[in-house]
Amino acid sequence: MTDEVGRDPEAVSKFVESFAAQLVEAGMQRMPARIFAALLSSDEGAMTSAELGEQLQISPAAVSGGVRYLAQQHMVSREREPGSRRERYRVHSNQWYEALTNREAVIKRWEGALREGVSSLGAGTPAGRRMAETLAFFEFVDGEIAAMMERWRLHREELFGA
Amino acid sequence: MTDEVGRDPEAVSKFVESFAAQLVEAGMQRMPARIFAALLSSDEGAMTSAELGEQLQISPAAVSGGVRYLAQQHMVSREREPGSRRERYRVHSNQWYEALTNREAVIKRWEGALREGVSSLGAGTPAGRRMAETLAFFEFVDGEIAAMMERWRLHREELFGA
DNA sequence: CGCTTCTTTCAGAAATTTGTGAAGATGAGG
DNA sequence: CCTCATCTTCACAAATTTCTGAAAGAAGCG
Repeated sequence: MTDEVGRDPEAVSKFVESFAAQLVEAGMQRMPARIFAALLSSDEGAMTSAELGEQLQISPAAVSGGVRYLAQQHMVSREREPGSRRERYRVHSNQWYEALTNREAVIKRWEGALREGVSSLGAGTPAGRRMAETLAFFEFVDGEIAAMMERWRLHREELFGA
Repeated sequence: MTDEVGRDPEAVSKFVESFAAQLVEAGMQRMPARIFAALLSSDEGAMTSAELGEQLQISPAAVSGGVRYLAQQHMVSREREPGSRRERYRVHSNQWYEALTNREAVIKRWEGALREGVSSLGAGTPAGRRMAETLAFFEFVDGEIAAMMERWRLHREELFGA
C-alpha cells in the first residue's frame, strides 16, 4: 500500500470549507467555523495550532481567537502534550452537539427578558399575555430538550454501541 | 380613568430594546431584532411601517429591509388593510416560535454536508465515523423536534385553552 | 389619467467586524 | 538564568455590514 498519506488533503479541505460555510450561514463566525470543521474532519479529532494554521492558511493570532471562542462555547477542549508548551485542540464527538443544544444560558436570559416584559407591560394586557405564552413555550422547550438528549444517548448506544 | 394611553411608552421601549439585544446576541441582525421585539410587545401584535419607524427611530428603508428578512424567516406575516396601500406586519403568537424550531432547511443542509463528508473522507476512517455519528444525531433531532412541537400544542391548550 | 400615499431599491457614508503582524507573555530545557 | 518554541494580546488596515436619503415603483382614488 502506497497509501501512506491516507487521505486526500484536497478532499478534506473541500469538505472543511463547505461544512464551515454551513456553520457560518447558521450564524457562527468564519474563523471558529473553519477551525471547528477542520477538527471535526481530522482523524484524531484533534489538531495543534500549527496544523490548523497550515491547513486553513491563517495566522497564529486567528487560531488563538477562534479557539478561544470555541472553548467558551464548550465545542472544543484544549489539551497540553505533557512536557511541551504546544497545545492541541480537541472536539469530543459527543460533547459538541450537546453544546449545540445547550442554549441553557441563552434560554435563561430570554426567559428573564420575557418575565420582565410580562410584568412591565402588564400581565393583563394583550401584549403581556402574548409574552406570557412565549415564556411558557421556552420553559416547556427547556425541559423537553433535556429529555431528548437522554433519549439520544440511548439511541446512540443502540446504533454505535456503548 | 385618564389612562387613555394605556401603556407607558418608555417601559415598552425599554423592553423592546432589551429583548432585541438578546435576539442580537443569539445571532439575529439588529434591525430585524428590534422590529420583531416591537411587534411582539404591541397590543395588537401588529404595527404599520410608520409606527415601527417612529417607535424605533429608523427610516422607512430600514423597516422595509428588516421586515423582508423577518418574512423570509416566517417570523412575521404581512397584511394589507383593504383599500389602502398601507401594510401591517403581524407576529402570530404561535407561528413565530414554531419558526424558531423550524431549522428544517438549515438542518437538511447540514445533513447534506455531513453525508458528503462521510463519503468523501471514507466511511471507514475515524473522521468518517465521527461524521456518521454526527449525522445520526441530526437525523434523530429532526424527528424529535416535530414530536416535541406536537406535545407543545397539547400543553399549550392545557395552559391557555384552545 | 394623474395625484397622493406608501413601499422598495440603490448608491454611498458610517460603523462594525475580521484577520494580521509585531510585540509581549509563558514555560520547558539546557 | 538564558534561549527557544508557543501562545496571546493589541493596534491597525482591510473587508464587510448596516443604515440612510433620494429616487423610482405601485396602487388606491378622485
